[in-house]
Amino acid sequence: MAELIPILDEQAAESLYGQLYRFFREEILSGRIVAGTKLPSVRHLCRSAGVSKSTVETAYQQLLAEGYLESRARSGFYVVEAVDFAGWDVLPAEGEAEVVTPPVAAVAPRYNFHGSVIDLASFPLGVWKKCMLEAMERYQGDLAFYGDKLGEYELRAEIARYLRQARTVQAVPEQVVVGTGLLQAVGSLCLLLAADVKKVAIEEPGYADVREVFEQHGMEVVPVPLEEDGLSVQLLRESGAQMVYVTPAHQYPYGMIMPIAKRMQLLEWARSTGGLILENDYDGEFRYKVKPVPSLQGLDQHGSVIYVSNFSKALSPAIRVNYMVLPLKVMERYRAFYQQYANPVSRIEQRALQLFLQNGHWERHIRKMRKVYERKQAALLQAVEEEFGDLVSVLAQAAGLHLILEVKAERSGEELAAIAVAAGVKVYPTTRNWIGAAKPAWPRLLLGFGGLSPEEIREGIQLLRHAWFPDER
Amino acid sequence: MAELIPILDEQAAESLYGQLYRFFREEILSGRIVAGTKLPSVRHLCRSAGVSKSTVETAYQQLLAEGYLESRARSGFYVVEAVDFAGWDVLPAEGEAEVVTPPVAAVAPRYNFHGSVIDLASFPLGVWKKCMLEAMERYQGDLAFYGDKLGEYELRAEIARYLRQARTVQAVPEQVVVGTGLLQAVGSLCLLLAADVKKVAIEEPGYADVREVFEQHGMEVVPVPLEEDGLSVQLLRESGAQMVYVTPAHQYPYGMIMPIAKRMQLLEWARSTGGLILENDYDGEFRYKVKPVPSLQGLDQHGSVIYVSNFSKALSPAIRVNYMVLPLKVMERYRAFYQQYANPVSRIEQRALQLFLQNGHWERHIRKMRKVYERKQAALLQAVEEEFGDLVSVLAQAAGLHLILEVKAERSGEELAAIAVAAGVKVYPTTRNWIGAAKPAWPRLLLGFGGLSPEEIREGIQLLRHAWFPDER
DNA sequence: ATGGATTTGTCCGTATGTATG
DNA sequence: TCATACATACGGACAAATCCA
Repeated sequence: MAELIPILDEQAAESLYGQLYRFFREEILSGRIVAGTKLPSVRHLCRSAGVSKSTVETAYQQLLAEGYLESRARSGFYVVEAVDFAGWDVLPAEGEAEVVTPPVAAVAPRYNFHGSVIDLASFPLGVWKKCMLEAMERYQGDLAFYGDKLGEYELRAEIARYLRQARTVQAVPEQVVVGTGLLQAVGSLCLLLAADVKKVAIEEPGYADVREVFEQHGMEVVPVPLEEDGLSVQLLRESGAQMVYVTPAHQYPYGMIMPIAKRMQLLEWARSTGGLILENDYDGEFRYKVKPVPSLQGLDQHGSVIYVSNFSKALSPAIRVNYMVLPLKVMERYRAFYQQYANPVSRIEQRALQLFLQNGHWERHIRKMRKVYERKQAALLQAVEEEFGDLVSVLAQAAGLHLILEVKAERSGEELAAIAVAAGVKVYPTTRNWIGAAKPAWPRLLLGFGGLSPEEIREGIQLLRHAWFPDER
Repeated sequence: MAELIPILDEQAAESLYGQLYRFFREEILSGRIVAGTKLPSVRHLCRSAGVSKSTVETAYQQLLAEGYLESRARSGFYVVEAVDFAGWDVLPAEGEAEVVTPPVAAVAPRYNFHGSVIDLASFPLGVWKKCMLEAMERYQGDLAFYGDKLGEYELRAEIARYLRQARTVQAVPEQVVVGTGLLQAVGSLCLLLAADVKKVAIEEPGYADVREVFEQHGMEVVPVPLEEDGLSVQLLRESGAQMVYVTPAHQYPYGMIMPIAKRMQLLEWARSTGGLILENDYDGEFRYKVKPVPSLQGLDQHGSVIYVSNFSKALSPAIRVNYMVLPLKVMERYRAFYQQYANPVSRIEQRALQLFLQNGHWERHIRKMRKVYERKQAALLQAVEEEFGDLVSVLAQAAGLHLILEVKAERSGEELAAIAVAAGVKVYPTTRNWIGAAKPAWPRLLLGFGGLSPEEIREGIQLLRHAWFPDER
């Protein structure tokens, strides 16, 4: 064996054994030391390199652990034979490369009428902090292990209680499943029901994101046109779908509330065909003027309705908690199927939410937010009326955190949105919520008002009017 | 209605009304009391059960509040008609019996050697609280809206930095995806890659939960037997799989480290077949004696390795954060495919974790935990040696939070586990991690030591020895 | 072939400067 | 601030493998 003395730098930041380890690893990987070679003995090397025995030993042990060397007891360390190392580039140097440069934020529009932004000023930060702290204190034992796969029982009990009382949902804690989002929940149902549900009906227009989830899971998606009062049950019948996705509380995007008669027809469809109804209680909490309508699930007598909802609008979209209420037959399958998955929601956050509900903050908060959003909606309605008058008509006023503006202009929704952006206002075309071509005579745009103050709303609408109808007035 | 008199135990720890509540709840959920049944009147029941009126009343009120009963004024309490309770299992579905649903406390084994429990006493609760509070303060603006779909950028940057430095992973923040768990990540990859990956190879024995996820997504799963140093690349080649799932840092469950030669063979397989490698860096942080070994992904030069790991062992399984590092070609597909999904992890918790990493707590914590678990492992090894001597041999010592005990007994792993449970000790057979029949000559059981103190470990092992080998000594 | 000298990996107690809490 | 713990480095003790007279 020729000379093979690594040059070590006592001054270097890297430890001596680290330098030694790296030297030999690179010699081996580059093929300069061929397989089968006996490395210098510990004692020999420590003398020639001028370091202690254990320094060499530590380096050799590491190479041994990683499989570069094998040790023959009291004989020596040998480079493993198993593979030809020649030609492998040396590993990238460890350590720091670049500084963290957060990606350049796109120029945020001054007035963003997004439908999912909430009113931050009303978020009960203090209370939420308290709940989090108490959760960490009271339930610190939870941190050691996975929790209930369906969600912490006490949280599910609180959700069930709330749903029974406020949303007329029939629910016991055992039916409730807690998850991280509506789309995730729909995805999990797709996988669960894939064997039985090949064809799923959705509202046309409807929630495009949900449609994509169905499609990604290989389901055939049938658009069922909306009538005045929700989707056409007649056409649903003809579709041959095994499941239908509906938003009876507040149709997305058009905002109609499904009347009781149509709800009964829908349930009758389910009963007679054995079909499943996936009820998204979208914006159910925020209903203005009109009386609450019982949830579809609450009217159901045959366990055909899967009820889904979330805390994104009423609490925060950043908190990532949704819930499902499953009928018995689906629940049994769900439990068996998702047996191996830990619940995806942080246990502490579940506990915080549980405390938030248990202490009555939730109901208080909902009541408060109803007022807040009612005022914002009023501001938006008034601004729209004042600025646009007959140039637009307004849909989806009964509930929710957005309106639909039907604009009497010879332009597409996309064009109008682009014009708006140029003026610093972001509004949202609804065309992607159609599977077929959008049919309304005039373009319709979605304007969410949750994240803007009444003043911002008024200013935004003024800008919008000047951008869209510069000549009027 | 026939006699229905619960037997109450005045001496029990549980309150009388609690026992009553639980009794009826279980009767209803199990279907032994059918929907619509009138329960015995308060007065009647309090006489027959020998308790006071208010005890019964409290129990009924609780059941009422939770939706099991409805009260008809001046008539009585009835089991609700709406939900068909028949067939609801009171106990959680098969699987983790140690997950306690509060109303029905399962008998927790005194010494639970579960592989995923962490050392709670070492959890940095104070620091974590501080991070959470600061996150809520500093990033309260995040609460108004959804975050980055891949995870908050600064968190991904911190994860990338850590992985580069400590795990020799080649990672920039743009490749990192944050999620709620390893299985969820694998599931999302299945959906994403379904078109290209029909057949996936896994280690035999391997991680059964992961196998089930693959199967649920319709992939054909090919078990590839383990050799001394990890799965057989020869047989992998012959399998025709388009993807392989491996745990090179610490094979689950047997604990071997994949040596460099086999890593290169594996990468060569990927290069020559265009296959993908899914590297789960399982327990990579907890290596005893030598430093952690570099990742497989770090050796890859062709973007064939998907790297996945999580914070469950090293921080807490209750916190639900995992991460993936995707090769660029996969990353592009991922972004396009999951475009509509909000990131499932709570933004505040992401921020807290980000601060935890940024302030160096993470590296500190890892170093600390390595010591803690090293001590526990030593205690377990010593106890096993003292109690069992040659009656067992020990595998998987190099790393991780568990050992494998090969028990020289003419019984199956399941039998041994059952005997252990009867003695108050829970250990885990490994047979379900095999697809084919388990081949080892002797039964092998998994003993996790993360959640037990050295004393508990010793006591548990003593009990185990007496239960398994009562005649020896 | 052999026995003793030497070399070798392995184990272990210790010293020291640095980082940690 | 200070005590402690830790990573790193050092060298002695031991026993097995190897070498060689």
